Amino acid sequence: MALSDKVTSFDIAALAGVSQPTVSRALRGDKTVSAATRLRIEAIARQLNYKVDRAASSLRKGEARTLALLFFEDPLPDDSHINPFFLSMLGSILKTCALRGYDLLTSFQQLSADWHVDYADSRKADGLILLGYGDWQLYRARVEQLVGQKTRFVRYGSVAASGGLGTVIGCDNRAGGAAVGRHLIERGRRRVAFLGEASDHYPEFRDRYRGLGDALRDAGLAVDPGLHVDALSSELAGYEATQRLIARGIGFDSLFAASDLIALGALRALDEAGLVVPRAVAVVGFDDIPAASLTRPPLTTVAQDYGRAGAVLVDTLVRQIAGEPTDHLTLPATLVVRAST
Amino acid sequence: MALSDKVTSFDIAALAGVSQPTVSRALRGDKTVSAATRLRIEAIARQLNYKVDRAASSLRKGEARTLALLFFEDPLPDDSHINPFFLSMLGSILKTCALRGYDLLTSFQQLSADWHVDYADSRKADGLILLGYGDWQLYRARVEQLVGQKTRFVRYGSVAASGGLGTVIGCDNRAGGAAVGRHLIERGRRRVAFLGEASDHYPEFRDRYRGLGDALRDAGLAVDPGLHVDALSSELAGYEATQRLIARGIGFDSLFAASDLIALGALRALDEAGLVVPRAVAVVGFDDIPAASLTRPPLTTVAQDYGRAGAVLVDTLVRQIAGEPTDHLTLPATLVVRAST
DNA sequence: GCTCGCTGTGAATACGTATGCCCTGCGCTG
DNA sequence: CAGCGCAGGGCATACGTATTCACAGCGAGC
Repeated sequence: MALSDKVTSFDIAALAGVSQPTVSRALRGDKTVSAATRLRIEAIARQLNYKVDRAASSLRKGEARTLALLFFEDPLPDDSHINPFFLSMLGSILKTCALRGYDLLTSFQQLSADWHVDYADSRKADGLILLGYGDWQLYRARVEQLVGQKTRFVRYGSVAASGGLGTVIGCDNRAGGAAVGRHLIERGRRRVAFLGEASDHYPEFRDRYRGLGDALRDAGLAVDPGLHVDALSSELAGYEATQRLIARGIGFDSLFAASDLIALGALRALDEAGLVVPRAVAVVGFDDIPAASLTRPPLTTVAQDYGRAGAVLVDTLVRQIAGEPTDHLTLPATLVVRAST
Repeated sequence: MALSDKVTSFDIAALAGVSQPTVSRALRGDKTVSAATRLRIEAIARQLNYKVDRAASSLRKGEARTLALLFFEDPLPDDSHINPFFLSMLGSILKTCALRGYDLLTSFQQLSADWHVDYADSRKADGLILLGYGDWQLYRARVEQLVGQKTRFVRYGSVAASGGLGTVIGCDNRAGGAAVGRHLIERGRRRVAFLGEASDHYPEFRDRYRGLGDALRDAGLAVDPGLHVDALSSELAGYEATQRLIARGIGFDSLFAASDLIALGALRALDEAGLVVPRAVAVVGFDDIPAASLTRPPLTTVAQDYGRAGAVLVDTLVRQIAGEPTDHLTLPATLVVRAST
């Protein structure tokens, strides 16, 4: 835009010999404007490179035509690295937003910070997309506030643990966990360790653990609590958890990491301990982040369809903004077998 | 925000027993409002969860307090995957934006599409950050238009080839390429192949190639054009280029890929051809994307400081918006030696 | 030939905030 | 005791668009 001379609908109107409201109507495709007038106006607008002022339009219409994407993490990593799994959704979210005529505001915040209402309260966005792994006990309070304020939002997470708070899109964590269990058993593994928080604070991880339990029990195997080590979703947490697991001295022949980041750390720890994957220990992750196919050996994992997830998140939110009721959606979780098992 | 009852500065004013302008002044920290009044207003505003309406504020002030981040790529990949190197900058860009009090609009577009002026023309954003590898011949026309329209923008790219068009932040591609060349020579390699477009259409790749040439000549070695294969920045392009290189039957003992994505494809092609890395062929990439340390073997590459780059991009743009003159900046490129050499 | 109704357009206004200007009252000075 | 300055705050208005309402003109029907 030229900084000096901002083109307004009045300028167009003057040149077209009509009034400002007619310009507005013509450009929005209102049928009460005759085709001849509309074409004339459109031509002039194009020529002057006129674009509707977003602020004025938003103010008048009371909608921002903008969605806000909030990545959150607790605690915030110092290196500003956004969780690669959620980052993977960005492409399809952007694409779908463009398709639906929405812009996307992006932000990266600590879950425990007080960001959650800002975007909606200040009318910067018509709705929110919440993306991140976080302690549900922290998370819940924020989400309740959003619900209380009637903010439109969708979140990616555990449908099972939605708690009636808003619309949740997620994958079938339990089925995914079960698929991992069956796969490991099929490969002859009997002592499956689990790395990841499995408490109610992390419903997704918990469900993955439960799925594993389902498979073990179905095969007549017991779930050994001694083979469960807590870990948040980071490479470092996976590394340290694996070291703790090894230190326990309880035998295990395979390892199910609640996320690929954890699995990356596990691979590093196993390598350092001289435990060869998959011969000594089979390793499975969850998420299928881009890095999963590049590890040494390539990581068997459970793929979540982030492409579809991104599209569904946007579409659901858009429908919600339009006033339609929206429902949870559970997407399939697909086992991807690679060389680590 | 409650959908029904929007809280405005008039509501606050009524409750505080002052006029609306006083509320506005108080909340913006204007010193003409007495401390007592300000505190009273702030308390009420907090209690009612009042937030300044962004659209109204933008309209009045003529600034959006928003930056637009435009990822572009040509052609657009079907899977909506944004180049991981540029994606890595997102974290620090978001962080710096938050620090400077700006929101960030994000978008992913084809360079050849007509997006480039939309954000500024419609006043959705006060400035643009351009991120992507693209054909400079396509790119140039867009950038010229931005300059012509006096749009504030910064871009990450080749400072050397800035062409006087706007402010460019980039790394020292030529020095990085030279460092790669010296490193390979030091490792006893003499026949270095280069994968990547080296024409003026891709100034960054060209400079990396030139840097390699510098090092070879310094060591008294000749640059063999037969060892140069064109490739755009993608895994597939790297894979195919490597196959073509092998098919040429010209001996080579090392391979410098113009980007890590290309290097990933090269590793795959070499593996399939039974050429062991690094014994038969040493491989070096450029960018140091997160995946680079996970490949088999881990990839030697040239790290660009994307954390600092993101911060500098935002800060430079903010200064430009403030009306200050801004300058190009070349960041260092650092060789990171891993097992692939 | 007059009215009815429809089509196309203009006039007025509201959205919520920020700012230029003016006004009031108080304290201080001479 | 009068006049001056300044602190504090109100009034009016502008930002650019979208919408409601009013209205003009024209063809059709009787």
